[in-house]
Amino acid sequence: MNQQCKVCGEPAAGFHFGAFTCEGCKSFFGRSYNNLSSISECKNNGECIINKKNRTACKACRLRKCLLVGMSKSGSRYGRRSNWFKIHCLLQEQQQAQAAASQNGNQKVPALSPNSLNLMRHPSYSSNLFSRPPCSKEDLMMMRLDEYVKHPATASSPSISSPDSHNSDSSIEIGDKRNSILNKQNKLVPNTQQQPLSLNKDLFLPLPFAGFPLMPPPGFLPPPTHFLFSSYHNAFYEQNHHLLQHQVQQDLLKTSNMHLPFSSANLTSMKEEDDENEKEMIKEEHEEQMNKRSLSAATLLESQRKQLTITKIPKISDSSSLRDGKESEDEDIDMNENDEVLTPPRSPRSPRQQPQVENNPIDLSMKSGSSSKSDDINHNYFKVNTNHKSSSVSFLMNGNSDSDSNDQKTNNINRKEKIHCHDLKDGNNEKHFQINHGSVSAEEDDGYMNKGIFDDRSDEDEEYERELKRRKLHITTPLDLTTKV
Amino acid sequence: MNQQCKVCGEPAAGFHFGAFTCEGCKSFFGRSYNNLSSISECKNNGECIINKKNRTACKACRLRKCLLVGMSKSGSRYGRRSNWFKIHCLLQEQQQAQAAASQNGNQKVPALSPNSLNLMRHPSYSSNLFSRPPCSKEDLMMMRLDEYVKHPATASSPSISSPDSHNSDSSIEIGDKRNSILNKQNKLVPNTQQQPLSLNKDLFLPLPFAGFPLMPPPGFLPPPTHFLFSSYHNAFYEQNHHLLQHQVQQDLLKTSNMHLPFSSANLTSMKEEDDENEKEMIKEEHEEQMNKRSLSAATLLESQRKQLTITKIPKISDSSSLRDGKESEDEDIDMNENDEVLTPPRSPRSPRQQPQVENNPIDLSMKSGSSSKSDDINHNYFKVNTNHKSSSVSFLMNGNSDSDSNDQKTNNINRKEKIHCHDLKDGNNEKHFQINHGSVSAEEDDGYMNKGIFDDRSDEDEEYERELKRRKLHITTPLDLTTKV
DNA sequence: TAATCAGGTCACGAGGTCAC
DNA sequence: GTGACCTCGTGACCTGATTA
Ligand SMILES: [Zn+2]
Ligand SMILES: [Zn+2]
Ligand SMILES: [Zn+2]
Ligand SMILES: [Zn+2]
Repeated sequence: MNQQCKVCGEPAAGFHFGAFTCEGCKSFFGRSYNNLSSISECKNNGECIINKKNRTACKACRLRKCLLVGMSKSGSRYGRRSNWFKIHCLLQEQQQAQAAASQNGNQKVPALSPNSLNLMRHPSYSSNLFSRPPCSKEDLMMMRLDEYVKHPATASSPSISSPDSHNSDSSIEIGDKRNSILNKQNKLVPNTQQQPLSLNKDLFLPLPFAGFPLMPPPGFLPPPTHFLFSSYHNAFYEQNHHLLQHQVQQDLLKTSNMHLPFSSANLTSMKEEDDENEKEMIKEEHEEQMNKRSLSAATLLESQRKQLTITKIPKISDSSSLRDGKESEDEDIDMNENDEVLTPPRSPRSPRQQPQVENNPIDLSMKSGSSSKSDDINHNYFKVNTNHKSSSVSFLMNGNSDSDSNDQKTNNINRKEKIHCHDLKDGNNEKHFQINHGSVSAEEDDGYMNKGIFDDRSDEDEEYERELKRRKLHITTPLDLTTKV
Repeated sequence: MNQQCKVCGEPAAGFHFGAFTCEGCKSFFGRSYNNLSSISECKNNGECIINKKNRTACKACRLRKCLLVGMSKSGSRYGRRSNWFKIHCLLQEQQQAQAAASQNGNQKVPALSPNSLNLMRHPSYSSNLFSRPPCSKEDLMMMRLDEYVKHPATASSPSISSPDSHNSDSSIEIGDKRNSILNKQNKLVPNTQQQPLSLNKDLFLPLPFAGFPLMPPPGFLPPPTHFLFSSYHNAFYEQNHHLLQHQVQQDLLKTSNMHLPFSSANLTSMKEEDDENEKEMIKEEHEEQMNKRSLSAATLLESQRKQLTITKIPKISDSSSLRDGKESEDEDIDMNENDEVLTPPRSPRSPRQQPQVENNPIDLSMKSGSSSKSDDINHNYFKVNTNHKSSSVSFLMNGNSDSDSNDQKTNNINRKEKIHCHDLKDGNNEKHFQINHGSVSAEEDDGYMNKGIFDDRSDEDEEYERELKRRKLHITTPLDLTTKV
């Protein structure tokens, strides 16, 4: 994995306290979280843009950035990461690379097939990001974030990190004021609100998990087997929330297997739709956060624990239903129904044509199976470390590479095998990932559900928020990265 | 470490603001950086040569020298230095010592074997020096430096300090233009472009990290185990980028052990090839930086964790192949294949003929293993602090000693062990460094990437440059030492 | 067994101090 | 103003705990 620190942009040492961070930011957060008194107020009106070079200049802004990207003491996770998580990261990297490549105006960015993105959108993410009630530290942060959102300049919020992200991500954390500034200063930061999604949209997702508020870190992703891949991708999060949730829910109900429909065609269409609603989403995000609940997450979790998987994703014809009814969204998720029960509340984008989920599992153990149909055929290669019957993906966190090639990443894997993950095009004859062991899925399910993400907020968390406020560390952290993956 | 102050030549107290400096120059820079008004204009046309005796005579020239050697408030680095950095320093010292010894016309200078240098060249370094866009303070400085170059009188500028001071290194930092100038003025500075590498090349590396622009500080190196050593060397950075990366990648793929091929013969050949492309490289370095990734680092990390080590470094016969194909290199890495899979994206040089990786690891934990073949056999001793399974190198910055004996240095290390790092000469029977734990490699990978070195220029930096200009402190600082190692 | 991370350790260096 | 010395925040590295 070539993840970068979400706080300062330096190569990440791992996933710490809920976000990919470098050793420095990890230690800083660990030290500072419980010692706010040591953090002096920002001398720059709290608008410092954190990067690797200046990260030590303003502790207040550094800590704010940490919180903004979702770091939390309560979100830590131990132990080896699941293959899904790793795969997700790989895919994410691919996506980013391709997005960067496609920035030139090329529509072919299929590293992550559009279909998969559409189908895979993870409900828990969107719900966590937007549905959590504003009662804890994160909520407070969120509220502040909303303020930023209200300003057009906000477009460059962290969630929309620039492709170069090394530089831009640091800037992302700031509110609209800062964002506007950043935009001016940093050309790399795309203006989310004003640019059409399409390829440009990809630019928003260059950094894995960058732009947190909008795109939670992979660690929180759910992982119903097949889902994991696509769900972890930024594209999914940002644009396919509704789809993902909807899909996932239905799948869970059916307890059927899912495919990764990697067709770029669908993706493209989805993006366009998203573009239309881009601004609207931004406006609504705050409200969404307030209202979103983890009900869907809990439901998903349960189904996952039952070894489920993802089945088809029904098409959602009524966009209005998805976006409307903020109030109802919080509680109205009905897991029992296949339909739009899982639709994320207030999702700005309405899913339109849902690809049909198929029963072609993705075989991580190198098995090839039939795939689903897709418009485009793009082959994505993943290297998977296969040990005996179980396949594992080696997850290396070596900050060095900004590598564009996925291949390089795969090299890190032991006993790697090449897996073909391509857009679903050839119907049933294509290769695909397939997960054969249930143990992983079981584990993943827990992560997937992440229901506890926000439910577990402790009094300490809330108190911590208050303390942060007292210390003028107005941080808006949308996500609670506490969840394990 | 027997580093000397890059500004005045006095024994260095440490790495301050991006350069090895004494306490005095550190404090001076710290005081002066934010108080330019206190610095009066040079009365000697800005041509003062700074040394430990006259460093207080002209503040303007002292500050210029500071900037010239890469000092920057934004380039400061915190925290402990990585083992790789330390090792690099040790190797560098050896190399210098040997180079000095070999100056007598003896081809045997194997402190740092030529091969290792060729193979290890670090991409990030060169790219940093030359590829950075002229938009920041450093850029301005660079431009000014050029002006100096055009004037013969300028030769005596600090950057081109006299032979007695270790100043020569400071001069190195500049781009090709500057280098050419330096070459003319300073006999110690070899002309990379025009001279064959061979022994002369060694002269370029006399001071550790000296001549930054050309040879970035070790801190910035990546550190896949095996690589680390060689990669930190100046020679490597300057001329073996392509080789290093390519080599490393392959090694990782094979998960085989690596050697440090310290053969001067190979180095020589490599240098010649490099010379041909020197200018081109410089031009391309910028692009390289942008594209280089840690894929190889990740791979290395993994291999390291598996106890890997350095194998041999194959010779590269085709220089053209190494430098050509920038574009293709970026994306065409195939991890599945042992060949050029690991080639760093956009690496200016395309690896073509991959040397065969060998199983002679370098044992940092004092293990001795077989080494690769090399022409010369020189034993370099490093003391490594070994805790349990992990090994650490103690990095002592005691400006006092010019001690020639490595033993003194090693004494400072806790639980230190002596490691033999000698030129790869005896084939498989030589001693070598070997890294057994993966933790280190992971950390190092981050340092390796360090792509952000120049990316983070802040507005303040640029403003500072302007102020410097206003005050006629025409300093050209090519490197941004902010990066960590 | 291997991978991964929270925490702890302590090498380092930016800043500050103060005798010169 | 200088620079030896000190303080303490930083972050590279290690270790044990946790999960795959
Ligand atoms: Zn960081
Ligand atoms: Zn600040
Ligand atoms: Zn000095
Ligand atoms: Zn002067």
